[in-house]
Amino acid sequence: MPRRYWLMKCEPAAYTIEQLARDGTCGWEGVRNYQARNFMRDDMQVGDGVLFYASNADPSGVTGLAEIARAGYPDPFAWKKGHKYFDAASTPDKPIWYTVDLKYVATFPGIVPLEQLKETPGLDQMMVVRKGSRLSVQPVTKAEYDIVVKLGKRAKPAA
DNA sequence: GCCAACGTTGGC
DNA sequence: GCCAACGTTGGC
Repeated sequence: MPRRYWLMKCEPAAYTIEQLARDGTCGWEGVRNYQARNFMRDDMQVGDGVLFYASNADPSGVTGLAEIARAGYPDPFAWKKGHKYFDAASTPDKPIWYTVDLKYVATFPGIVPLEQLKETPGLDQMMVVRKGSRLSVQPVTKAEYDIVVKLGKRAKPAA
């Protein structure tokens, strides 16, 4: 099974690549979208590469790299009454929502802004550059992943 | 904070 | 099963 590649969005207010660097690993709980759920539950494998994307940021863009440390498993937060991720329809017997664990890989020296992704040849098919693309877990091709990694290594630190 | 785009819900 | 209303996402 060849390694796959993903882009995962998170608002900096919730979690950042710097926090992941400190924590080493993290759970990606709280995804409540069926398409994203399906990717996590059905397709993600340990070792898959992840572009860590900061959404609703200034600017938004890819801030670093991670990899899948644990493949899809039921999101335990869906069972925590009172928690904001609680969903009464999801039970341990019949879980609805799934999550994965990420492992820290690298922090780019600077962000790769969405604007740069949009103007980079070879990335025009990426979901994230499409208008109105709200999906928080997206597949990317190896070619796209490699290009973004190259951009990331050359990214300039914020002034 | 605005608002366009999108997903989900619920009445019928 | 349609579709209007509503809620959320996320760039700007």
